[in-house]
Amino acid sequence: MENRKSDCDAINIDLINKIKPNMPDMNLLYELSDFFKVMGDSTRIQLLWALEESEMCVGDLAVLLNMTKSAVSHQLKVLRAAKLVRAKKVGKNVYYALSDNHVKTVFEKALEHICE
Amino acid sequence: MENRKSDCDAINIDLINKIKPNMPDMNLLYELSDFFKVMGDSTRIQLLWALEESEMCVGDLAVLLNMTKSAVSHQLKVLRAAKLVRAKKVGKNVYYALSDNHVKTVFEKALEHICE
DNA sequence: TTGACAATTGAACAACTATTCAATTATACT
DNA sequence: AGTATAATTGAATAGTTGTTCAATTGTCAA
Repeated sequence: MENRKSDCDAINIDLINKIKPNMPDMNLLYELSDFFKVMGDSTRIQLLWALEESEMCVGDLAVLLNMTKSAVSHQLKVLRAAKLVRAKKVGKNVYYALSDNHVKTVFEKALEHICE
Repeated sequence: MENRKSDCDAINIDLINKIKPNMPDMNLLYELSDFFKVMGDSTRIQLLWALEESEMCVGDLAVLLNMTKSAVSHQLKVLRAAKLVRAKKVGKNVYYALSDNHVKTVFEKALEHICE
């Protein structure tokens, strides 16, 4: 049997047994929470919002958000790892853009909750 | 003038000046990132997913997710502060439920990004 | 009132994260 | 080749966060 951590007995064991098989795979849960973890930082939200307006290079993003290039680059790396943005090198510059339009729709739904 | 942190000059100053006024208020950005921060934890995702199935009391959630009541209660407090769940006391038990259906739609949009 | 149970709380600890700083890579231009 | 600029990287640090543990509150039933 799996290692039991819960420190109490169930009140409604039938309900639990009914719901248990409907719980998603742990891997999916981790993917979901990792996705939200990436979105859960105001700097990265700013970057995504800015890139919704236009693709931009690292230096311009740094000026726009009043941050160092290094800090911006670190966060863009996180966004890239999450496949939220993609990079395109042009000469000395690297232009970043949103990789799909899912970010926008997630923003909209989140704002619906916040602005109710 | 505001304190300047960026360590470089703009490549495309016109673009920046065009985008700058379109950037949202910082307070909204913080609300947005705080919302995602709350969603960015696998335990809380599990709790929300479970409560989408049915309202439940703390002990049953603890059994279902194989956690201590204390850990569950701590996380429910976070979800309650974010107005994502609401609590109802019935005798010795406290029943938690989703406070609106925005969570579900946010999940769906996030899954669209993950499962592409 | 006493005992048992459900839930909450606060403190402590370990794990994680965002920014800074310094150094490095890569490209363009003379 | 040599210099300047754009971007990335790694290490260090300060701040944040999730779980555990122990103690406490609130409710029911005898």
